[in-house]
Amino acid sequence: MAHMPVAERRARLLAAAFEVISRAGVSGATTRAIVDEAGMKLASFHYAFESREDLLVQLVDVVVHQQEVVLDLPDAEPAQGSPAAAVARGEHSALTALRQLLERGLARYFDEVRANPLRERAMFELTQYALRTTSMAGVAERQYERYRNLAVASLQEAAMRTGCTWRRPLDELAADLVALTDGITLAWLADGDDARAARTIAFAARALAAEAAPPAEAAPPAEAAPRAEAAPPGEAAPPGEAAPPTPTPPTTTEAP
Amino acid sequence: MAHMPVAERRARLLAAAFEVISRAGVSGATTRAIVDEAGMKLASFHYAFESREDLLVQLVDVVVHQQEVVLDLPDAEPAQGSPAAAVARGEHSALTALRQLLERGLARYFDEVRANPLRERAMFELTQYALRTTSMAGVAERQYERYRNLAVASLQEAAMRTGCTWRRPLDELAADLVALTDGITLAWLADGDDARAARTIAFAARALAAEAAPPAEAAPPAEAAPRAEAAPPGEAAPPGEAAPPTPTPPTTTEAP
DNA sequence: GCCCAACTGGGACGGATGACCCAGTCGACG
DNA sequence: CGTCGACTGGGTCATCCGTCCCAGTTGGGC
Repeated sequence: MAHMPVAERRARLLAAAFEVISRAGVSGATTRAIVDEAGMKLASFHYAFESREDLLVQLVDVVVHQQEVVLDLPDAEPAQGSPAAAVARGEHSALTALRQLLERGLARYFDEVRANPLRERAMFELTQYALRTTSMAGVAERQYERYRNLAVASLQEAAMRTGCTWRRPLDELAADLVALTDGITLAWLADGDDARAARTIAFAARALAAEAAPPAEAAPPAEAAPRAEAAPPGEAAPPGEAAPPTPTPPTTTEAP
Repeated sequence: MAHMPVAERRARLLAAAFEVISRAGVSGATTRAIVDEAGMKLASFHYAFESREDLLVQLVDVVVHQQEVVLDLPDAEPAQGSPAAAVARGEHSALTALRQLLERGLARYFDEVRANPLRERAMFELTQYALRTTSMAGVAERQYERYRNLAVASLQEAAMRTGCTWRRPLDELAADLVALTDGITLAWLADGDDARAARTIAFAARALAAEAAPPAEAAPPAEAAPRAEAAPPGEAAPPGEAAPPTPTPPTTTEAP
């Protein structure tokens, strides 16, 4: 193996380690397997890292910060195809637009999961490893905090694009969204049922959209919407409260 | 170690293995650690099981069938305290009662998780181990099928108790419920935030209850259920949406 | 009570693993 | 163009792993 600065060697080893973990799990990611994957010699490992656990700690850090999205909203479409445009034309309510946008975003996130299931599995496994390793205390917590932060940004943008406002604090909704994506991902990893995942995604989009309020009348799609912040839905705010999605559907009661 | 029939030895080793896995993970559950936990000698292990993997396979089977609930509904209260009774008195809509019942059930499930987090972690880890082990193909799939079956039973009972009906096939809702509990559990294992979990549980209960329909009228007491009944058409009706949570909106599910 | 099969105990083995060491080699800088 | 320090390669070590073996021991059916 040619010479190379330590930094790059470290980066290559981290990438190789993630690759091995994807394939064989954390327990299969031995020092030898990692250097083999990276095409290096064993001694290079302990030149770049103090120990195997040292690498694992840094790997979790890197990998968590590589996670880009929890909800992958499509690019804003300023043209007539956008949900906002449809709302403007009165074809949908803003809440419907929000729900559709969320569903699109979840579906796009899920497409990434489906395209690379090994990666997701490795992420879960690293989280559990972090939970069990005392020297990594707090890593899993920060990991989920980051997920929530990503979710906050996406939810905020989705609301802005459709002119809706969230009726609960954003970080609470972010936790709900993260729980949903985690659950959907986990179930799909176990059973591989695409159709079921799609249905759960639709459910998740409905559930989240139900936590939003439509634009307050004539207000242009800007800020300054009356947040129901003071009173988070304590007892009397099931979906039937403000006006959200409770209009009685066409009574097509489906038999179990 | 005294004599004992093989069956009991196997059972004790399985219990010890789960204990060790809870504490040290699957990779920490070495044959020596397991027999040590069980207070046996190493040779007894291979007398009772063909190999370590043999034990692991059987352990997943046992443990999955020990899982009793995904949603732990409180015992039915025939007296005046029950949600159904409140509905009968017209204090709540049946949907509110359903939501409360679901939230109670989720909270009770979560109490068990909180009381024994190591158990849950071990379950997740076993699932992932099964996913990666070719000789355990299908095990994870059956595991989630069982979870869904448990969820179906609970959802059915919750609807029956409150007189509501589910507007989507039960097994779809079961998948949604399982995803939610998984997500809630996973997040709590990572951050240990009880309050956040409680809020997400409330959200989950709302989301699920939104998939139900109240009893088809015939309710003797005054109406309290849906507010937007047969909406007078032609009017502004800002929140009026075509059919918000209609079962399987066919045009909104496609992927990019 | 006897006897045989079911069971136990202790040890052993080949292989893998994390960690390490030191003699060499390469390349950037002067 | 030489040199010195950063980097590499191969070998080594103690430990732990799953598995196996075989000599003993136990207990229940006759």
